[in-house]
Amino acid sequence: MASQEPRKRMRGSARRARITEAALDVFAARGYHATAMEEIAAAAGVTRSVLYDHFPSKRVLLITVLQEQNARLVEHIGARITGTGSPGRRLRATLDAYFSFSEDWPAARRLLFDHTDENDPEIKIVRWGIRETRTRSVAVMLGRDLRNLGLDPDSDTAHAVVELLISGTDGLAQWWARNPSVPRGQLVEAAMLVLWTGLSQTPGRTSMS
Amino acid sequence: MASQEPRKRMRGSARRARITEAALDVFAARGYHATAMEEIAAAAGVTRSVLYDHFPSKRVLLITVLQEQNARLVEHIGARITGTGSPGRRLRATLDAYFSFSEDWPAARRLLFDHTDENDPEIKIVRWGIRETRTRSVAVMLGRDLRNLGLDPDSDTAHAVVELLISGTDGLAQWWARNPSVPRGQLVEAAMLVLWTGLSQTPGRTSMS
DNA sequence: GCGCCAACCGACTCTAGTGTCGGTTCTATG
DNA sequence: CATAGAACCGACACTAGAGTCGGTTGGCGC
Repeated sequence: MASQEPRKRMRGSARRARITEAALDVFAARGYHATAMEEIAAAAGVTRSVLYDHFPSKRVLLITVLQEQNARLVEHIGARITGTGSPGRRLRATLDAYFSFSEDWPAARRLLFDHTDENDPEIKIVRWGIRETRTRSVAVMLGRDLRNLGLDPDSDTAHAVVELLISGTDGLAQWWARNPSVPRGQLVEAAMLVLWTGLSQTPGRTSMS
Repeated sequence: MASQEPRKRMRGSARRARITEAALDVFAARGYHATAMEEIAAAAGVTRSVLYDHFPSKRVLLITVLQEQNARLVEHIGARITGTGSPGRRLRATLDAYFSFSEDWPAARRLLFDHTDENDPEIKIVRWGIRETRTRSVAVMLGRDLRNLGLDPDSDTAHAVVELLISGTDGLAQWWARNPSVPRGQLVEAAMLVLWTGLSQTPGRTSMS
């Protein structure tokens, strides 16, 4: 039970990877302020000062992780969305992709969406940029549908719609994390039901052209 | 410019009220961990140790504020929702009530919905309770509409729908705080458009029976 | 007017946590 | 084999902040 890991010395890049991995977990679990570098270090199998050999500060470490995980999210979604297909199919595929992401990388989802407790201006800028591009992507995806509803995709109303859609979807993912027994497909159906079909419809009238 | 406030001594209850008011602002702005009691004290026009004459700890202070503001939210919404009216009208009224709340008490909205960085078990329980009752209320309100969609209001799918609706709405309120120039009515329309009408509809087919 | 209660304060302790520094050991390379 | 550079560590300085305590003073009841 003793030395299951002989505590070998690692190459810099490998250690860095381990550290960001550990940092992701701890930041996601505790939030920025409540996270102690000590805890990250322990989770990475290393002493606290080693963190400072690889990252200049806690702030920069968080920013690094943030960008890493956002890249992962973008890639994950992008990999399973084809630009083609009917609007309904595209939305469904995107929802499914997002839920699949939050299933595979729950900590990443938490880190990217849940916490807002950092008060650092530099971190704020990074978060702002991430959100901005995310919103834009979704707006582009929905462009045709919004126009179909008589909305200029650049209008405030359209932005509001996009925002509602994104945060609603993530809220659902959050709920899923607390109720993991529900299968993913059912989540997608629920989301489609309200976002696509609308609550006003009666069962027979769902349209998906 | 000197003594605009003669620094009078206040009655206990009045001071308590000032403190929770100040605490609301600071907690909402900075989050739990980043908030220093010093800052709350300053905002309340008093020294830090006075806070401890009125509240045993930072944790209890937050919990107090949380419950106070949740009561305010419930009251605010309840006051402008009549149980009657068509389903669409009820949903619209609720959305309007919530946006009006987040317009009047932006700090309360932030405190109740935005932050999750507290890691304290006691606080978690309080937050959990608040969310639970909130979800239940909305589920009750939507009961008829959910059934109309062929959903058992106690099913997972129904819960998911409610969750999506709540967090989507709050996400919209959050967006509104960053884009305050948009009039409230437009927000309501946007929310109704996606939640009630559904994105699949073409302009002519919006139903509101 | 007088005394008592409670509002208020300043100064203190103690802890947790960030960032620094100098030294040590592993390992890749010539 | 030698050496340089990099990974790693322990110990330190320093700060911020929570909670405590004893004392002081304003104001309300008698």
